[in-house]
Amino acid sequence: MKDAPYHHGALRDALLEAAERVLERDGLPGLTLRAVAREAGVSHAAPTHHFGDLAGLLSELAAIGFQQFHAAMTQAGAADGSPETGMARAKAYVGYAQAHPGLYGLMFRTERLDMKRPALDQAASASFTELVGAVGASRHEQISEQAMSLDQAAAIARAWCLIHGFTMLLLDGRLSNILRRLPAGTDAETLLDAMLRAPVGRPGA
Amino acid sequence: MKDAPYHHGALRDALLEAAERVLERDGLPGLTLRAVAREAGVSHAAPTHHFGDLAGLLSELAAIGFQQFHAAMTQAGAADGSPETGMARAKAYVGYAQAHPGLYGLMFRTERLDMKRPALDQAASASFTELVGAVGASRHEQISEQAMSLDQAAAIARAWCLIHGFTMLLLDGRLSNILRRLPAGTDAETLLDAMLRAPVGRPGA
DNA sequence: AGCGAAATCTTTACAGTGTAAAAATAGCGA
DNA sequence: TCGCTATTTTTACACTGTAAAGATTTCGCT
Repeated sequence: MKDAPYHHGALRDALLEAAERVLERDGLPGLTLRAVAREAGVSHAAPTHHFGDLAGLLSELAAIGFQQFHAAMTQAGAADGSPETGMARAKAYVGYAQAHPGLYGLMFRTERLDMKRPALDQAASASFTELVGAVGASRHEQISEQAMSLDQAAAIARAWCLIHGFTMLLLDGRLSNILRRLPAGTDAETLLDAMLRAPVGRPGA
Repeated sequence: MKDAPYHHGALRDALLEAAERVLERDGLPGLTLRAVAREAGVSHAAPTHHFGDLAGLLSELAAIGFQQFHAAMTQAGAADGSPETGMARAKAYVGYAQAHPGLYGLMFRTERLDMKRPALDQAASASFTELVGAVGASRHEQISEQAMSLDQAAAIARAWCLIHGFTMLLLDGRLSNILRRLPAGTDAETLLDAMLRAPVGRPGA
């Protein structure tokens, strides 16, 4: 049982786990390179060797976020195109973001990430592919990612923008304006359910 | 003609204008207290007296953003409830965010703002009230902000989440995945148009 | 008009950050 | 065992936000 070896052995993974802990505990503003190093019990410059710079560490962490998110999404039900599954997946989407608000926020904070990092690029693409598949299934057709029609793209954008917008506004506390004025005890999931149930045309038509 | 008086005279406004310039030029990461002071030509501690701290300055700037946004929205057409006006206003929404990406991002970066600041609270509330009015008009009814039905809340959330989600994903560069695979020359506005045209039910149904 | 008080701005200082470079340590193949 | 490389620490620097003290101007009151 080593108590403080010079060579950690698995510092890379340890740093990522430490980063996730710091993010959950102190939020995005507290997620600094030095804080992560402290949490992992190493010197503040140790992460540099494994991740290059801060954007590198954050990007690898965001990649893990996308993988977790992807797993939560597939676990919520295969994309069979049924309305019930669609609703369940939408709730799983928001549910993941509520369970990991810092991580979800990080995944879409482009200016702090390096999207060219293979791990992040791959993980994000995988999630996107899954979204495309789910929307395709609901339309009973297969959507090619290479060349899609404007109609298909619009359907994908509608689904994604609705859920992502809801998630962001919810995490940013901007939906409390609405929730507060609803019958007492109405929670976000109820609002989400109502929002997705009825069809919508032009902005508020 | 004074060339460098000790008392600036109108430093508060000058700092806000400097902050807007810095934000447009260097983006959100470059918008620091000291950078704003440099841009305005004063010492780095001068802003403290007028805004208290960084969150104070950013909040006042975000308030200006909401006012500009509000003005752009009303200028795009009165909320008469017609589909054409609704579409025009949606495009004005995204158009404003594209013209002022840093400012729009700041307006929704809750962790860097102090929402209790009167100016910000008022400006944000005014924009929200306008949204409620627009959605109400499209439904040919008046929505009370005090107590709204779940149906009304869902309609508001649908419109807002769709547009805000689209805007955020667009500014974060996440829609390029879709735009790139569309017929050559398809721009964001075309996708927005298509997205808002057709009705949508459950996520991708 | 003049004088004290308040407002405004600068200077100085401190803890924290990311990053780069050099030094120290450990593991590993020959 | 020796040398090489990977890993980690130490040191240093420029930058940040904030607090406190000093300097300067303006304002209010008599």
